Amino acid sequence: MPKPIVPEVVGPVAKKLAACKKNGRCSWLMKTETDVFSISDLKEKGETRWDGVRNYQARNFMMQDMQIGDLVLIYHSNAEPPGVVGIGKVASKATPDVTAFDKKSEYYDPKSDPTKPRWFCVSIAFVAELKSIVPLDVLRSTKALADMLVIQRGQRLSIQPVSAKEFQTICDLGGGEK
DNA sequence: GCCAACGTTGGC
DNA sequence: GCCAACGTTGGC
Repeated sequence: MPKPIVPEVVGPVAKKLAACKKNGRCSWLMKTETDVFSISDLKEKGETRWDGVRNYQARNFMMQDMQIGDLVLIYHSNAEPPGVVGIGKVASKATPDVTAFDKKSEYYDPKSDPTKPRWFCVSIAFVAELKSIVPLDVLRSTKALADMLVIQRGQRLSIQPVSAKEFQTICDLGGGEK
């Protein structure tokens, strides 16, 4: 038997991406730790480069799949409670993550050569805070969100594709924009 | 602070 | 190319 041709879409994350891209573009969920960079920080700054991502799957989303204008759920991880707190949008295409070249940065990566950068990041602009946080346990208990990656056990990916429907459901659960 | 789950590294 | 060891994420 000849080996079957390996399908393009493999694994739960790739499947999710394909499902979310059905209508051309995705929405996204991006995790951030409150004590490192919170929704308040994003609101204050207006826009920020989403640097420090050191995972290929997450990087590839930024490099290959994000389009300017895509909406982003901002998720506080390592928070009490963890959950979605606001909305952002993709404000630039991916460019090299210069923190990887900076020896003083906690994101320094000697393997990223400035002439051939390994890590890239997009800019994210603030859109709104939600009236109330949509905590992880609510995400888990909401039927319409059963296919979200973030509620899956052991899922640590810091950037995840989200469908337009899921995005809307979460905005509604959060009471809309503050 | 614990620890399950995962991604990465490096020896072979 | 396998896989054990290690480091990290992130909920609890």
